[in-house]
Amino acid sequence: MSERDTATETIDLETRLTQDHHQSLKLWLRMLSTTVMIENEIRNRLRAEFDTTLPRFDLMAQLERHPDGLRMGELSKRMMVTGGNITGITDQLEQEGLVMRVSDKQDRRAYSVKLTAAGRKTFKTMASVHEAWVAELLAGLDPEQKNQMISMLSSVKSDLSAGSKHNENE
Amino acid sequence: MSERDTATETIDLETRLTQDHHQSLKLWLRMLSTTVMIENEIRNRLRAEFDTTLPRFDLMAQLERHPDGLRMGELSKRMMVTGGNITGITDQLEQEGLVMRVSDKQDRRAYSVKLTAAGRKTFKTMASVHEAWVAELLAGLDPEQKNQMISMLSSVKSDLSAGSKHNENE
DNA sequence: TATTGTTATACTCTATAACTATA
DNA sequence: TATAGTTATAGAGTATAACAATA
Repeated sequence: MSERDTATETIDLETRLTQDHHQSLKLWLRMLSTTVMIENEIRNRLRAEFDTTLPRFDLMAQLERHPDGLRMGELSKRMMVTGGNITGITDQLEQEGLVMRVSDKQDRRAYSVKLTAAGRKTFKTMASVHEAWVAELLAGLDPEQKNQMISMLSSVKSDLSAGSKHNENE
Repeated sequence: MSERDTATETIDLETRLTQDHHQSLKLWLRMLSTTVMIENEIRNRLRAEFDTTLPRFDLMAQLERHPDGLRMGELSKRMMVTGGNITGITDQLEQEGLVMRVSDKQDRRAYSVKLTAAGRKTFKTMASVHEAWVAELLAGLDPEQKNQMISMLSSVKSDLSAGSKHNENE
């Protein structure tokens, strides 16, 4: 153990807590501002290039990953928004012929939402351009750094999900 | 150079680009969902504990860092929103006695917005609780990882600012 | 003329709660 | 009764553009 480590362990708990708090705050502010900047950029480009919005794009992306369709409730969970919003976005996309509601044969209250052929085609175009934008905006990191960030963000996320269970006790 | 490196260099450019695109997309989706989850949590807690909102908290945080006050235009830049919004938030906070508009002696069109004594006191309470929340939500990372993320996010951000200059050519 | 801040307005995204129709 | 989805509504949070006062 080096002298420096010994010195580090000498500082009292309160000081270490304060330092950790400051560091966490700094990280959070940087996460937030970076994400907002990228999000705004992508939002503007989606509007300008494809006349669409982030939630609409997101819903189609969910469906593309699930060719058998997703029920409204599943979309709601995955997109982290309440049901009414899913109805609204689905209505728009259905009107434009990009998605369709297919009634569930087992449960007549439920639908599966699927991409139409036109929706798949439209989404494919948008997705490849979108992916290139994201790669461009994250070009400041090399592949190794990206892997590191992906895994670090995972531990933050899993912590958050664990935390929400904790709230049930309140 | 190891065999593995040689193999890596053997794959063609297109494949490597595709891999990078996928990885970037994965990272971006994780950044976005993690940030949204934390943001929602903080938003809810600010509402529940202090009956305030994120933009209001953010404006006060900006002022706390600048005791001499900030002009409306500076707040607008720092908070990445347009001027009209700053007017609205400032109006609310001024009405509650938390901030004040001080007219600029050099330029009679302009104000400096400052925290009042009450605003400083209120903010101090909120900020320390807020900081503890953030530390709690980011507890999944150790200090070394936090430092890494902070520096990686810096390179992303500086890249983004450079990119916006590029847009002037369009 | 250009700039600082304000006003008025509208749009996107969201949550909530009451509702319908099934289960 | 409970659940799947819809409807209606309200409220953040935002941008845009026309405006007044001043530079």
